[in-house]
Amino acid sequence: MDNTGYFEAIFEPGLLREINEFGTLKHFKEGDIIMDYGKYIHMMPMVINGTLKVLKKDETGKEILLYYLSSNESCSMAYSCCLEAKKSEVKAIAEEDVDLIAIPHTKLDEWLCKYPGWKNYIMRSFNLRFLELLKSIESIAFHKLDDRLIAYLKEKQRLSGSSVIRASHYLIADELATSRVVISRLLKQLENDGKIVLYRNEIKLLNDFDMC
Amino acid sequence: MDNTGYFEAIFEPGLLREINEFGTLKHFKEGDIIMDYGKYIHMMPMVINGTLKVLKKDETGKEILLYYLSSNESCSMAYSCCLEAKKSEVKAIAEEDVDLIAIPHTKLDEWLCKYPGWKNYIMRSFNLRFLELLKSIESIAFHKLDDRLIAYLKEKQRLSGSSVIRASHYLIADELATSRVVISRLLKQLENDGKIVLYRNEIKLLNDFDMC
DNA sequence: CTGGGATGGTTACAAATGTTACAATAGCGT
DNA sequence: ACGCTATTGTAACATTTGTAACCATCCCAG
Repeated sequence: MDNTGYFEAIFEPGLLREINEFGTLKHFKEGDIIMDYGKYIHMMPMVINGTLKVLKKDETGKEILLYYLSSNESCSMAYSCCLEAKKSEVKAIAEEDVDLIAIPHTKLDEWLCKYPGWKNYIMRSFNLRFLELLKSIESIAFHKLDDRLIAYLKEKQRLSGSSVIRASHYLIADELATSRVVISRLLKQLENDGKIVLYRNEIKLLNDFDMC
Repeated sequence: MDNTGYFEAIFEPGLLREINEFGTLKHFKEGDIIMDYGKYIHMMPMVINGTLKVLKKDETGKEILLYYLSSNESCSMAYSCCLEAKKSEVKAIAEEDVDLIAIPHTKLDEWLCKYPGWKNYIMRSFNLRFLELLKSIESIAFHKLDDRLIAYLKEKQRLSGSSVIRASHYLIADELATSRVVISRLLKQLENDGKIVLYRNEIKLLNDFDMC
């Protein structure tokens, strides 16, 4: 492990040792499925490097993006699930290449009392996940698609650090739970307004885009 | 306290004693605001009797119903918030008269390690809250208003145990984050289909309604 | 009993989103 | 080069939802 600076700052030495001993370092390539619907959850992921996205689908298979997880974050939904050996309600996919440490469920519980640093980390994670879900609900319930699309592009820009978004209209439509034609239409509108430029599988955000 | 049977079954005697000692029994009348946006949270509610609803609003003040909390449930969003002295992102209103025990934030943390029964209760609560939020997202993202309205009425029926829903069209519109005219329209459609009967401030669900 | 607010019915219309269909083109593997 | 598939553009249309306006009725407070 190399990028554990953040964790070293907030975790006790003993906890770091145990994470090294009992955690499993895993690597996923872009597009890999890290967790799937209906699978049993027996570990909690702590993201070291990269970004993964968490999705939810309805009965018909239509999916919607819930939120992203990136460096130093972890999915506390997995936590509360695997304490009760539940099946997953969500799917997680590597947005970019991802390194994560998988913590076995037996240790989750044990460390909670043993290491205050762990407890704080977990509680902060719960809180962050709730806030993300609330943000997601706010976006879906109160904002029109054009606003949601703009927010989506900004989030992609933030996560990748680049103003060039690599994604097909089809993928975007999926993650916003709408249809491709609708996204193409809105993107074309943004292009006509001089906010973005469209290429095949690429969207370049112009300076004007920030003002959206 | 009278209706503590559920808690007596899952909590340790010592924990029950401490809840008695440090918890504050509070009563709210229907419509009372239990928690409001932007207020600091310094206690976690455990519902003893009655039902409360949890709402979220957008910038313009429009609100949407997130979920209900009823007997024996507690709001773990409050938990994770008050450990970090955060302001509330949500509002809670008594749907019916509510008795709850307010646990001060200092004890939340302490009991977590001291009483496994408490830890399990809290973790199950986290999990339930996540599932409720996911259900909420699924409903908003994937279902049309008519389906959401039907689900809303069924939930009200389940919670009140009665097939007569007391609510104005205006209130329903608010909680589903739409307008009164739209709800009136959909309700009238349901009435024409022989699923419900409309009265002033009342909606009677007929037998056929179950088949929706 | 009465005026005014709350509630609900209804219409007409606007805006947003979904759907279907079809064409054009880029890029990929053989 | 060729054919295939994925991607994007676009038009036409349907459906869903939002908005504004107006009226009728109910009910409570004074």
